[in-house]
Amino acid sequence: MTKVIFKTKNSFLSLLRIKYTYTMFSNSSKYAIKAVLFLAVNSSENHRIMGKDLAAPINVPQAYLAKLLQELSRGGIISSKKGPKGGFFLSKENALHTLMDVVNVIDGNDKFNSCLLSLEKCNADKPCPLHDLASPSRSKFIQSLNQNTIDEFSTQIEQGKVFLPL
Amino acid sequence: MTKVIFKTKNSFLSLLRIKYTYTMFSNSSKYAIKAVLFLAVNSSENHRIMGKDLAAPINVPQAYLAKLLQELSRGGIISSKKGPKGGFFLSKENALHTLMDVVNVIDGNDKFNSCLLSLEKCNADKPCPLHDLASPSRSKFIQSLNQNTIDEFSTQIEQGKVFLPL
DNA sequence: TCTTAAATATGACTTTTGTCATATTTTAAT
DNA sequence: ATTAAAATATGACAAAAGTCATATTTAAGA
Repeated sequence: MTKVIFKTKNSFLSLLRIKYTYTMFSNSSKYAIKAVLFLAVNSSENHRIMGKDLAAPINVPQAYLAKLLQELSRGGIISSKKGPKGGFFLSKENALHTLMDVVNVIDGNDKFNSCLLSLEKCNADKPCPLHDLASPSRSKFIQSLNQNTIDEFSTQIEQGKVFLPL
Repeated sequence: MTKVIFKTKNSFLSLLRIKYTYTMFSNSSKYAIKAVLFLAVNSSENHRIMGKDLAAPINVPQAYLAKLLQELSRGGIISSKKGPKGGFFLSKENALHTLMDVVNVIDGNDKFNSCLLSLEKCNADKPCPLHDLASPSRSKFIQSLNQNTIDEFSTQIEQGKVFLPL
């Protein structure tokens, strides 16, 4: 009895990709955030970046990234220009979006809930057993996602306070 | 042109279930945690609870819960007795497990990573743009998952510091 | 010992997420 | 005008997560 270990090319390649970890973002959202941040610091209206040149530096499978870029573009989060010399870039207006806008476009709205067990009745007055372990800081985090603009992040990167290698 | 809205019984029922939210736990893990906590305060070696009596109070689809209980039992997180008067319960030893043990049994090990973008090279010295937004408190949270025992949680519940309605 | 009530094992199926490929459209440059 | 280089649209397919059902095993109690 021989055992089939890799049924397809896909399941083999998947070993090379990033591990699934629980970070409250979907993989798609993580990929999209990385792409947007990279474009924020490296592109502009007249310095566009092609999809295939974006994939490597941010470590995202190129074909998948292409699809995400299209969704982001349709959603108004990034800009693009077709044809030769075309590519993707972030306009000033694009950079005013928040990270929450990014994940909303990619995964849909209202995916964040303050309670870690997704309990409707959980709140500071009647906290669930996990509440105090994380919810206060979690709320604060969700708030930052809603408030900090891409532009603010890219300033932080340019000031060397945080780092890109993605 | 009529539009098919509900193709199957399942997709209809799914509207009644809990909404998918990004909480760094899978739905299965949330269900399992709720079950374990409920058993911790409501069961004992000689007060066993049947699967079907557990589903309602913790708000989990009964057939799905049955499967989770079996995994937890196999994984040594909860105890069970077959046959009439049988059911599930938490022994003293069971209650010494941590919540991390619960999710490890349900979803597998090593699902938690401190970086929100799952970047390997991200750390306090070279933080990614999201790092300071959440990672420090996130690390602390992951640590609690690893340290606090079920027993400690159930004490907190009994002392009225946190609440169960799940 | 028989019956019945419980967990257990197993697996079919659905939905969601992740991945890849290809044909089409747009546009710059010749 | 034609060509070539880019994004865009579309959809097929794979893997993971979630859901449900049913046959089997175990044990209590009559």
